[in-house]
Amino acid sequence: MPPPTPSNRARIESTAARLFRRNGYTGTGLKQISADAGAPFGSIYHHFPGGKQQLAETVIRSTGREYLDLVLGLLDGDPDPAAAVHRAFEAAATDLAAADYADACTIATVALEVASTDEVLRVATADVFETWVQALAEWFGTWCDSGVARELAQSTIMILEGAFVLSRASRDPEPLLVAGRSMAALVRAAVDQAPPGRPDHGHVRSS
Amino acid sequence: MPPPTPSNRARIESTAARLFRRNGYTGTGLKQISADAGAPFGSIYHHFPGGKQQLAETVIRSTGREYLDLVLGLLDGDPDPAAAVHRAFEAAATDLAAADYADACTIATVALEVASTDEVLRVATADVFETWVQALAEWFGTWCDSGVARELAQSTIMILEGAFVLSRASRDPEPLLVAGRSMAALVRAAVDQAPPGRPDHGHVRSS
DNA sequence: GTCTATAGCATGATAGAC
DNA sequence: GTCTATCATGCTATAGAC
Repeated sequence: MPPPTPSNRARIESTAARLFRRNGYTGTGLKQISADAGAPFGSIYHHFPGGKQQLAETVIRSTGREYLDLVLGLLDGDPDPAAAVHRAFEAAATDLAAADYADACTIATVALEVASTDEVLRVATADVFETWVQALAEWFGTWCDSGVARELAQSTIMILEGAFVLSRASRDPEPLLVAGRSMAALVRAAVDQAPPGRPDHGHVRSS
Repeated sequence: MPPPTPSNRARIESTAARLFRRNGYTGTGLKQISADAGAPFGSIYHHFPGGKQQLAETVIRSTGREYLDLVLGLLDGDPDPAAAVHRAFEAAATDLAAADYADACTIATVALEVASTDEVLRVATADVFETWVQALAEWFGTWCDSGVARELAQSTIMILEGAFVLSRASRDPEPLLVAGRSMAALVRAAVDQAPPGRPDHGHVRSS
């Protein structure tokens, strides 16, 4: 049972996540994190002896789990996968606009910054994306072949991340809504080709 | 006719573009740019009195034009738009792997970093994306209705940018190849529904 | 253990020598 | 006009007071 007042460490993590998401990894200073979190500077190095890198890795992995739960919660319980995906993108558009286009995806922002400069953090972002792909592929697997499901999962994440980039840049929810329509169309086409449920493995051919 | 040896200014711009692309905007220092370009530090402020921001804006807009020409060159001359899109994604996958997953898209990397912190650069990235969307929409317009064409253009750019994120993070060309297959499927479906050429405006219904 | 003060270094920007 | 030396400020990280 977590204490009613968030711990110092928890505040540092959530503050770091928010600042990384908005200003990037290199664009966020540890001083700013401790100030915004209302925690002394030394607390960061007490809880994260590995410094900025260890804090960022922790944030990437925990944020990855939180986002996954959030998305699966949005998708779950809908009998129509295309409609569920469409709804999820609409929710993302509403949330991003409500956050004044500041809070999109921590992982993607950091991923592009560190892919060529920090191997530890690059691997952390790759692990998070792979977790998302596997979870989403399992979800899509209810309606289609596992190979098709994995590609749908990858495409969903890719077009979502790309839509975040365009929506944040233009301060307009339209790209996210367009992405939702396109992705729903892709899902519907894939599900229509590969009938559900039947434990019929092997190649599927529409003849 | 440009001189055989690139000018100081040109080298600064191309070096900045490369470093922004690999290390991000905040992750790149002006000192590093001048050193890598083999130009004196003062040259940056001589050619770009507005400092780092003006240099970045110049790089964003010129890089935007270069990428557009590159993509249109890849797409042009193919009678089948889905096949052309598929080929373009394959080329992107090959190029990214050849560049050791360092050189993807300057615009997207900078866009996520500055969207909430630098209004001038945010607008520059938004302008570039809108230019791309319009040019691609015109290209798709050869085969389908202009509204459908614009959404295809947006989706192409979004899934490409998202694929860059996943491919760079995982150091694997697969996401780009998956994105190419998904996008080709979307294009084929859209083109099949809305027959080409005929100047028949208004709603299209497949009956 | 919690926190403050500071070291050592890099940054963006500028002033002024040549 | 071209370039160098330097400024003030920010960073990450650490040492050590309490």
